[in-house]
Amino acid sequence: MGKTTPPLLKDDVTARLVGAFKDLISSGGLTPGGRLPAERELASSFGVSRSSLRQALKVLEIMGVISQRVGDGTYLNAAAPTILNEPMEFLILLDGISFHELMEARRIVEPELAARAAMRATAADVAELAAVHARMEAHKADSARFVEADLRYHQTLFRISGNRVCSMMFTVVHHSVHKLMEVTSSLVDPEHTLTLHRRITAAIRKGDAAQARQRMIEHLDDAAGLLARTAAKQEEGRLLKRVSKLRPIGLA
Amino acid sequence: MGKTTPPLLKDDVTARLVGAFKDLISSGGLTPGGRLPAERELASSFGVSRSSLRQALKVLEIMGVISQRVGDGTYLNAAAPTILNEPMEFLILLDGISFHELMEARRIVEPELAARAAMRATAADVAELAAVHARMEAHKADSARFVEADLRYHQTLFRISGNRVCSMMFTVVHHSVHKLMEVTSSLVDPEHTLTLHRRITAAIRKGDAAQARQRMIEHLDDAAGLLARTAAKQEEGRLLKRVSKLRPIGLA
DNA sequence: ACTGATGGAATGGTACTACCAATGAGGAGG
DNA sequence: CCTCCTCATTGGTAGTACCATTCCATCAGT
Repeated sequence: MGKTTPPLLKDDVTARLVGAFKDLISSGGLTPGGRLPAERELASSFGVSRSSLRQALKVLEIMGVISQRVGDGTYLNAAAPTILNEPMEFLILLDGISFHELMEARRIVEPELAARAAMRATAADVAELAAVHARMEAHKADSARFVEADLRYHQTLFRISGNRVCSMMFTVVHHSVHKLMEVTSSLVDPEHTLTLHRRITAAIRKGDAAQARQRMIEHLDDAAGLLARTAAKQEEGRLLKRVSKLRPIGLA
Repeated sequence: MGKTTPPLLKDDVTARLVGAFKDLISSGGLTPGGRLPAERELASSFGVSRSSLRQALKVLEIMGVISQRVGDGTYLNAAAPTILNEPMEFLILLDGISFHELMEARRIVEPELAARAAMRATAADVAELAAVHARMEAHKADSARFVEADLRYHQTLFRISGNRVCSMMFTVVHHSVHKLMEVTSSLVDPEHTLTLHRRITAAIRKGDAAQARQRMIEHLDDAAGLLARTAAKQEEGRLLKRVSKLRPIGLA
């Protein structure tokens, strides 16, 4: 029993540091928005080298848990809406998730979210949806902005539905869908999309959950069909095969 | 225009390296299961220091994208079923996701997944569900193993539903739910749970989607109610407030 | 010829140092 | 009171050194 090194510690220092930060956050030792001690201080506090500490901090930074700014310091983010983005991209790559499967996931969840939104929406919520409609209307010509506004619409709807877990999970699904759309140069019909969105919003305004659910189903089936037709013209198979843009790094 | 350093590169080396690996995977330059060059080689190939490269590799390793073994090498994982676990835990912490919200998310998605499973299940799938039933039956007394088998049941059901996106997302939700249950020492009624599972399986065997959906709703509402009653006895509020177990690292 | 031991080479893990660029706060000067 | 500048602080990167582990080829013994 007198071993100098604990036998059950298989994780390396970095993994333990990540766990330590997790505990610090859960115990309230670190407050969202708060500033962390300098790397050199933290390293000596934890009794590890700055190299190891930086590895852990980098993990947290890329996950979106913290933000680091040179000359300033490291801050714990208040919320982490993008925390699932990077992992999701790798998930899609490693598991070969297809565009179809992403849309299918939306088809499974979003109708129910629309129904819940219809049951919970306040006047302010409906007004917000209308405002997003206006933005989409304004950017009807600009494909990039339109798609962004489209994402905003669904995000707003997610928020209204009241469940942040589904909200964040499917925000990242949308994120991935849109990334794939960029790759395949998929086109959307702004006018058509806008019309379907308005129908959904109308159902939510009425508080008609069943109708909101049904109209979301129509919207997603419609979008999936359109995108499938577009994708058919592309080489189906390996998705996310975009060439790196402005990437000065290459494997020799 | 003759700038030596590209003006639009705001990401640091580590972030670019992560992106580079993403591209390498998507372009097929790295095959799942394949071995990566040694760190020292990779560093010189990318033209960066080993320190920076290791930061990127650590990010990928903790995400579950790669596995590193001392004396052996670094390998690209075939699939990343646990890739969302760490991010999800931080998500729960930073955004203060409650147990109730997690269960609500399950309530939104899993009924639909059960319905889809009923439509797609083969004889082999039903047999697998039955096998999990047997495992749960066998470990009725061992709480830890029972909960594990319970997780396995839902995972199997997810797989049968045919959508890996929802499957993986809600596997991690289950993972989080169970972690929270450990903290609150929540108890489940094995016999009751088993009965409800059997009812769901029966509906799936019949291929009755509507019934499978309905019975999953019953199961989740029942479980949520039970857990809520247990949680009421605990101090509701900050969840995941467990004390760190065997953590030799502490912030001074 | 086969098996087992052994030694070395390769690999990831950690620590430490040095320097750079960006930032922000405080002081000098108007 | 405001502006500009200086400088200490901080994160970013590179590089080196050393360790423990693992793999593998070599060699000895049977």
